Amino acid sequence: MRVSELAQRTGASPRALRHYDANGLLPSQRLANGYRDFPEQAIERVRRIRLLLAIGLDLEDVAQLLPCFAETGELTPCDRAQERLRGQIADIDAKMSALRATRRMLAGELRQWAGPPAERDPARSPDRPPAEHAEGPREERRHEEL
Amino acid sequence: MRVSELAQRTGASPRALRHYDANGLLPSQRLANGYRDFPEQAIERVRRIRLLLAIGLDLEDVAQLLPCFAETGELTPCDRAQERLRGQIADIDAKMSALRATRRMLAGELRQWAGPPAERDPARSPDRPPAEHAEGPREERRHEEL
DNA sequence: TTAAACTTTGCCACCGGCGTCAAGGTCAAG
DNA sequence: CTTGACCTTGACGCCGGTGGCAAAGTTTAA
Repeated sequence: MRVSELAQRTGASPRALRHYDANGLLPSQRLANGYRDFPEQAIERVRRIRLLLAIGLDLEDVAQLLPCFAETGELTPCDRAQERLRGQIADIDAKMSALRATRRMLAGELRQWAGPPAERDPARSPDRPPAEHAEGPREERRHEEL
Repeated sequence: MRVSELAQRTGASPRALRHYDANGLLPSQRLANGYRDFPEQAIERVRRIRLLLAIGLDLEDVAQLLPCFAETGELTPCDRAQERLRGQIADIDAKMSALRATRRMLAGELRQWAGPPAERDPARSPDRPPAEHAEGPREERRHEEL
């Protein structure tokens, strides 16, 4: 299939896909006319790429990680990849706990400062976990289903 | 105290501190000669700033959030701040679950590909969670939704 | 006095993923 | 043929925190 199809089937922009390709993350053939020709495989692959990116890895990291996901019998760089992944996991865990701490502090402060019970949506109290707010006159930037 | 002292007492670079100051995050007096003069308070404040930044907020968000942390009786912009914070929390939660998924996949693949037991440190197997070196974040099983 | 160590402000560089032209090739439909 | 959708490569822009450099003033040590 060609870029735009892959694009709409994955949710990534054609630009992004070419970018992945350019960085060797996305194997593609070329048709006689020079157009990229992606295999069905690519869909799965793009999903993986985006997942890894969403985690906070950069393209280079992703490139290292991908061969660990089978389908080719690569046996090489998974070593370093694991370490990177492990590092990312640790980072995120750290962020999480920092976040929790912050949320606690904030919630505590807000309770003091609270004063009059706002006429706000009562389902959203500062000391209750996320519950996924779906609002926004803001930008359309929604994160995918991951 | 002056920048460089605050810098080495907080771990931030003088450059960064001036940046925070320039953006109104870090209140400072000026000495007769024009040098910045930070109060002891600043140390705590910088810690907070960096914590928020580490979470993934930007300076503007941090600026909104800081007055919610007491010490001044500010009563204003915590509203939007809360929303931002909530959004960040959601993002991080998403990353976390993505991370967990990835770890699972990676671990699974590696089991297949494993072959000969590498002569690596046997304490670190790819399918066991981080285990955290020092005072690491808890392995909390709480919000698994999303 | 003079050099060294600090300070100030201001501006430019960088990173990285991708948006966004721009200039041009390909191809099916009218 | 022409139009228009789709493709190609290449280049520039952006964001935002920070590094780095420059020019200039201050303070301190020798």
